[in-house]
Amino acid sequence: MNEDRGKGTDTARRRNPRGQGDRLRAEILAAVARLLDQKIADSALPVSLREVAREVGIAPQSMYLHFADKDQLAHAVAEDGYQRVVAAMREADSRAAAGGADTSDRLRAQANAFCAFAIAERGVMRMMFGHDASRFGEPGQVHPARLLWQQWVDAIHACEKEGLSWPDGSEGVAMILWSALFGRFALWTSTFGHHDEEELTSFVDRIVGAVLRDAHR
Amino acid sequence: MNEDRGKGTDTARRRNPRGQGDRLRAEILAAVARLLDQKIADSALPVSLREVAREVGIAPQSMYLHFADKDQLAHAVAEDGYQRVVAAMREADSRAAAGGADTSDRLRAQANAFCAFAIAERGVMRMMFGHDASRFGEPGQVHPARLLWQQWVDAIHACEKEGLSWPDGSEGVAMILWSALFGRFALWTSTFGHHDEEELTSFVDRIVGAVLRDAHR
DNA sequence: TGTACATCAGTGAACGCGCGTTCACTGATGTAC
DNA sequence: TGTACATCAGTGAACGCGCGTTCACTGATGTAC
Repeated sequence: MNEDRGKGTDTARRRNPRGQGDRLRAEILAAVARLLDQKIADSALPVSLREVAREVGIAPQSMYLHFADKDQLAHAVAEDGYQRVVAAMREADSRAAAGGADTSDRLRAQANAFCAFAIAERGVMRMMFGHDASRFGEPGQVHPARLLWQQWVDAIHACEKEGLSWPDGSEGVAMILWSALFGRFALWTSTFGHHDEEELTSFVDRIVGAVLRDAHR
Repeated sequence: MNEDRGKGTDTARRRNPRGQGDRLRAEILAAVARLLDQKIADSALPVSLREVAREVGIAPQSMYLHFADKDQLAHAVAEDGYQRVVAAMREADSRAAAGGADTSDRLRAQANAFCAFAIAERGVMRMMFGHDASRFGEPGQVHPARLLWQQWVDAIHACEKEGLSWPDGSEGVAMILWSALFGRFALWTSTFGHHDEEELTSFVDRIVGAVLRDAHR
């Protein structure tokens, strides 16, 4: 008996009639889709602890000196990523401010910093947004992704203080900006494999331009 | 001897001095980041063949009747997804056109169809954009992601034929639209776990509105 | 200044498991004569 | 109309492997006296 069989939704699978063998192909694709829907909340760290240990040059057990299990490692990678991207954006903002930039240039500077981080840290970036962030919501502490969200909203608020205003409201436009930047990054890493950095950075200029055009004084 | 050790970049790792044990934690996080950068082009089907077989109710080996290996299964899932989302957008477009809608309403209908597909097929959607699409470029056949891209560009072109025009050009605005929609979907599935569908669909209205506002006659 | 001891960073060896894949096989069904 | 045969959908049994994790241990280093 093959113990792997028969746990699916069908209780007594009937073999397909002759010439209809291709039906199984469609059934398989549908099953994958169902499973992928369930898997969305998973840890999803696509490297093994042992690979990481090999890369660092330590024994696999030494991972447990710092992370209780694989899940916590994934969590830590994502959390670290959020903190670093927010720090990069803040630094870009401060530097632009120190150079006498106005708020829209400071917004642009932060968007560019986000983009630069995304290019430099593609892998971590994917983890950050591929990871089930709902588990970040431990009582008392701030969800790291919220920090990033707040950073965008603050940047828009700063523009509003200088007299700009948007039809969709500040949170609406912050979400458009964030979504477009992250979406472009995701499409850039996956869909078109040539990884031309110029393409990403020029997109940043266009989207920030479009967002600013959408504001009125 | 532990065979898992010592394959990393460091050739002779020295144990950290006393009280500096936390350094290893940072080293581990950096190693994960490096590995994730390399892993980006991977098959990345986060379910096993055996899981799929169980779900379908067949023996694991029966997978090989339809897919040469796990990679080809992942490829087929993504390809099937691209074809279905494009079909859904085309159908929405035709239906809107049959109802007498103008091109901007037809654009909106297609954006909504994309969004509805993304909600209904979250898992496949992730596969589609998480999958290394560069391998789709087999000689002679059209890359499925290109079909989707063409669909967006065509929708914008149709608007231009009715007199609209955009500062960023038709491809520029198509990319903004596609990126924003996909980015919002990705953020929706991962970052904020409550999965409120209303939030996604209202975003579609806002982004299409913003894009149309950006056009002039 | 010397030494016994506690601490701490990290390893050795092993576990049970699910995985992807291979090869030989089965048995129902349509087809040729 | 009956039967031998080829085809085809799918299984049985097994393989070697890397994985996550556990437990007992080591040996260098800082500290108390």
